[in-house]
Amino acid sequence: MPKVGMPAIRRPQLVEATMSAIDEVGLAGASVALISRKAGVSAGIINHYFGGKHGLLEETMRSVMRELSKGVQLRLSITDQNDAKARILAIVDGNFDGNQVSSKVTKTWLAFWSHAMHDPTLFRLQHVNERRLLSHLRVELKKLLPPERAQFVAQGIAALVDGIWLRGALNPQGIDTRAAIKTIEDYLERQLHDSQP
Amino acid sequence: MPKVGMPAIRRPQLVEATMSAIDEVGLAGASVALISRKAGVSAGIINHYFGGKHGLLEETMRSVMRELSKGVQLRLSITDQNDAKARILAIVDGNFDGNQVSSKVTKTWLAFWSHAMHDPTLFRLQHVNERRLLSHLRVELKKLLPPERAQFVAQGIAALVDGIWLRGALNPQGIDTRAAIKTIEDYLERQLHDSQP
Amino acid sequence: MPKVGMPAIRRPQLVEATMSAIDEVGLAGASVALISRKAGVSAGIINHYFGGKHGLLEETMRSVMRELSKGVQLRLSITDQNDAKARILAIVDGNFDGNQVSSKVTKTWLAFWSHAMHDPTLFRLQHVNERRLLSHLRVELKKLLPPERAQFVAQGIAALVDGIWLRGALNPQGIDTRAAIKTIEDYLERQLHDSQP
Amino acid sequence: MPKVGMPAIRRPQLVEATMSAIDEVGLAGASVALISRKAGVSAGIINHYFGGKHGLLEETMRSVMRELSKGVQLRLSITDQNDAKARILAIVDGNFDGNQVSSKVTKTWLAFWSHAMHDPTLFRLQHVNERRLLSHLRVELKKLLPPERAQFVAQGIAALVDGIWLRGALNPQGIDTRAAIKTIEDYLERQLHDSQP
DNA sequence: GATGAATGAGCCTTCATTCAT
DNA sequence: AATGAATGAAGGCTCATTCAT
Repeated sequence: MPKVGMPAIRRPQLVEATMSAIDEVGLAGASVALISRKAGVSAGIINHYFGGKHGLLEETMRSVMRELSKGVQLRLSITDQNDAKARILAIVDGNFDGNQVSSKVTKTWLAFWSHAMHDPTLFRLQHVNERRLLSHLRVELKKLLPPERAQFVAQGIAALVDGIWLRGALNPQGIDTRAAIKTIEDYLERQLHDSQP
Repeated sequence: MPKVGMPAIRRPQLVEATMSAIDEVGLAGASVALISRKAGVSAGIINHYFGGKHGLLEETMRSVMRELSKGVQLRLSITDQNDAKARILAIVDGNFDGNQVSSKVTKTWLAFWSHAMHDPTLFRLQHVNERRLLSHLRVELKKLLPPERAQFVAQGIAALVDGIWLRGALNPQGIDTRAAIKTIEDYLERQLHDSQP
Repeated sequence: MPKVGMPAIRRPQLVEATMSAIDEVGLAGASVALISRKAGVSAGIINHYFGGKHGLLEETMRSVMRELSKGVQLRLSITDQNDAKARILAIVDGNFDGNQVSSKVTKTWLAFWSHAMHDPTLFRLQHVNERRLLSHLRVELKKLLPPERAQFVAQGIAALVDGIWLRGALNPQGIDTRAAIKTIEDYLERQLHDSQP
Repeated sequence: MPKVGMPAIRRPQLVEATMSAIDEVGLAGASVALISRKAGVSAGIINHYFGGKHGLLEETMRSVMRELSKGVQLRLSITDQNDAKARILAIVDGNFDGNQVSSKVTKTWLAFWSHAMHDPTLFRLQHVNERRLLSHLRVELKKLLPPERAQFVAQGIAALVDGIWLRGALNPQGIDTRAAIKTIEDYLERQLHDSQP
């Protein structure tokens, strides 16, 4: 019998190496050779486990999204079910989780965002992810605002999240999580205080 | 006797072809061969005019930024110098100019944003551009708000601009310019009405 | 305690899978991975039983030849020892045995024929086989014709057998066994009726 | 202006190198690297001129067939239009042209024959070629025999041509052209002398 | 006996760039 | 100014084989 349980070790190992490579040289420079070297395995193994480079990239994107989702769910699970405002801030906070704002993850996100435009599989993944943020926010906002307004504010918050994140990705000092949350909290409170602009 | 004035014709022609190629197949698929084919010239000519592919990409990025700047300047030039709020909205409007929100420009922007992370020249270009938006907004906001608050709101508006733009880039229907501006106008007014949240 | 008698099961199983693979995707596409998948075993096992891919191919070729020989011998064994003409037709008939003209065997033959040109082991096997057909035919023809003529006619029949077989291999409808035998029978009779052209 | 007329030089040069490589190491061993090395050019050039390895193989097969066709046509052009028997022998002779029976061409033919089984493009080429030999023979035989018999004999001759050629390909001494033609001439004459077997 | 994880060589192809014309 | 022939490096992928279990 061969070594067993290897997939459980190799797959995360290669996903990690992929993000690390993208962080260092960008998606364009993240060759199979470089990624496998970083993972300390041979290049052929990527085919063995992911059926090709594309499979690895797809899994990497899924992994990043899974982590994001996990961070949000964790925060929601420890937040009062009835405190909508707290839940919204929990969602926002999850999007600025320490893991998500690391250079490695930030660059990986951005690389995939650009790449997804011309790759149907990645595009769909990305799209689902974007809808989810909006949907999560809308559910909570509907408890506080009329439906139309809830949709409007959800889009505003989502835009702020992505915009702050995008601008932070470009900044060598990275994302200032505290400032990010303060900006969005401020936005939210102004929307709740006086819902008619 | 060589044809004169060819640079003035060839360079924009190739920049245009580059954006068109990025729109269709992404930056990764935009080979010199494809770009030159789209421009109806030979591949070798890119070296002739831009000293290599990198020169072409750099010029393309500069071109996109020039167009953005032009759109903003044009709007500012026809706006009352003393109406700060109108000037802020002019800046925002310039960022959602019809040209800027076209699929071609949107994808080119995003591709470069990702690429710039690992290319010092493009990175600097991108950074200057980001600072400029912030700076423009801050100058006007300082006429309406205390300095600290002006900086805070400028960052909020910049984040909304980029966030809406980023999310729109992913959306097959493109960016809804009207909704974008309404969201930002709403944000701005709430900040001005009662500057202390 | 190891399972006993496995070689007797595995070897024909893998030879069969090899022919099946060659039938479907050609010798060039018949990878160890594909063959073993078809046989429902792991790839490594081929080395175990045949010492490598080459050993498997060699055994496959031997197997095809053994089957051909068996078919001819069977027919000869039930044919009157003294009826030379009947024995020649028995040899011919054996070469167009239902098994031999199946797509799987036909393509395997042809693949090996081409491959043998650059593989000494397979070449020798193939050569022996070719000589055997000629030799069998000559032995019988010598009972009916002068030696020189017997050799001449044997070569003619062998050429017809291989030529009909080769052209049939290319034909999507396969080999028309009845027509094949009729053509060769006609050739033989004309040679016997009047041996001096 | 670049060097012109290169295609007319490079294409035959690469086709020649391909046959030479197949002759030496077989189709399986005829890598792009080997072929281009033999031609004294870089590997990339094959893409430039043939759009890939497959294009080169296709052109090589077409080239071999063109040569065969040329040899037959040349012989027919200098043969009495009304001497059907002579025309048949001219066709046969063309198939055993010195060029066609060279080791290089013989192995190339055989390699393609096997390969064509799993390549639609090559298969069609091969099929057309096979039909042409038969058709040429039948046209002439119909001047000498009743239609059904003409078809029967045409198939016999075609089988002899291919069979002799195939057996010769396996023979280290190559094809004995004189014996080949004598065998077929003998077959033809017996068929004409007494058309009812 | 049998597996499948793992390797490393080799293959075809793409690509930016150079250069003679 | 402009072409396209030509190159060489690099990329992703396939594959036969080895080996620990």
